Amino acid sequence: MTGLRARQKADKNRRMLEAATRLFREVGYDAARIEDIAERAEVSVGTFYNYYENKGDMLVATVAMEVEEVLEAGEPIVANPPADALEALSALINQYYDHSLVYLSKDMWRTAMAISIQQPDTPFSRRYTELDRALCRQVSTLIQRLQQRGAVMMGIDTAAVGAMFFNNLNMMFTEFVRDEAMSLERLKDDVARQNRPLATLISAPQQQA
Amino acid sequence: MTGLRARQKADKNRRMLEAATRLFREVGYDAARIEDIAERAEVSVGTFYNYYENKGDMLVATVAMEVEEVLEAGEPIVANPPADALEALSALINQYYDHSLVYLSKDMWRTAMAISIQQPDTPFSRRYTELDRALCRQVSTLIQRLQQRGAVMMGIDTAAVGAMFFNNLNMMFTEFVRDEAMSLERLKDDVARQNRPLATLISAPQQQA
DNA sequence: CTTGAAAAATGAACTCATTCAGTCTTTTTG
DNA sequence: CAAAAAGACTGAATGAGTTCATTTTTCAAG
Repeated sequence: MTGLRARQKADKNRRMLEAATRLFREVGYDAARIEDIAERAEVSVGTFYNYYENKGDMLVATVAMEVEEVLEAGEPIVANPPADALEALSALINQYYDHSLVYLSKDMWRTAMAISIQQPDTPFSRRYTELDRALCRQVSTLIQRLQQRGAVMMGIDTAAVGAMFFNNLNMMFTEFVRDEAMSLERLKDDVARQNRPLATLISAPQQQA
Repeated sequence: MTGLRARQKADKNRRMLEAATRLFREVGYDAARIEDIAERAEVSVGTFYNYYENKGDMLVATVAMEVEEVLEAGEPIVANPPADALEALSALINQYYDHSLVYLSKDMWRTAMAISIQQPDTPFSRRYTELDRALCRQVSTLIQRLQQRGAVMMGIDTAAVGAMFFNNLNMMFTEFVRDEAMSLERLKDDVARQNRPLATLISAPQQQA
């Protein structure tokens, strides 16, 4: 009972997403023209705009797919984290960072971030924001899990601490994509260093074996 | 001995900056057309582009002026902070936040942030980044000052902790300007809550009077 | 199987930001 | 002071994103 119309619509959307993702990666965001995307997807320019509010929306849509993967990849770590708080955090965060450049270039990230700030009210920007929230919750959940396991002191506000770790890692990632020359290793090291004080302070005094 | 040319140049620049700032505030960034800015400043469109690389540069220039003021306003607080760490931090941060909307609208902030992310290599974006660094240093300096005064434990990495507080306040400010409905009070409260754990943990055990 | 209405698709036209080849002004040189 | 060189200014032309009136396709009712 999926009408012809619905099927065609889904197919066109898929074609456009694929065409855009490829073009963005091949020639960069700016150089990818709507006309080209439309042509590759075998639709008209107007149709593109029936599906996406503007060019940026399309990019944010591709980024959202990526973030969803990152989120999923983090779950096993949260479910079964290393015993040490700083190690657990680093494992999760480095996982995020390693995943981030698999499908997207720094250029694409920059543009997507810029759009999500400048036009926060388009549907895809909302989705992006929602995914950020989910990542933040994932970090908080990790802290909570560590607390339950006795690796983090009781009485710590896990949501507050999680938000702080997340905002830090997010801001540092922004700095990373802003600087074309900065390496992933440098990013990880810097963040680990920044995390150490808080991670250490919230750690429960370890019991001797 | 300021040649005629140099004087005219400075005057034109001043006129353009003023025209742009006004227009941005009156009609918003997007609706302010280069043609209109040029007209108000009594220059041609081409001249505008002799002074600024693009429209965004002009906005970032106005924002930079604002941030410089914020930085200056923070100095007295760093020089003579409240005794309690969380209070001192809140004083500085709330000062930042209160100042932020005096000259600039949320819309202008959004656009400026977006530009500084997307085109990090224009001269004005560099200036913006530099100012962010200066703010981060100011927060670190505050922590250091508190440490010298015995309000913060010795052995704490003040640069790391300062960076973490700063990245958090900056990210939260981003969230704030993204959400047209969010109030300054809400922002301050949220950030204060997030800061509490770390601020408390780094505080030196207070001596009884 | 018609037919009318609703949904989608279309692409030419429009809006701006940005460019650049030509012109004008200021400064320097002789 | 004249003339040439350097520095600024100009605005019409360019090009890419976006809009929208029109056309085409799909769907459901009779």
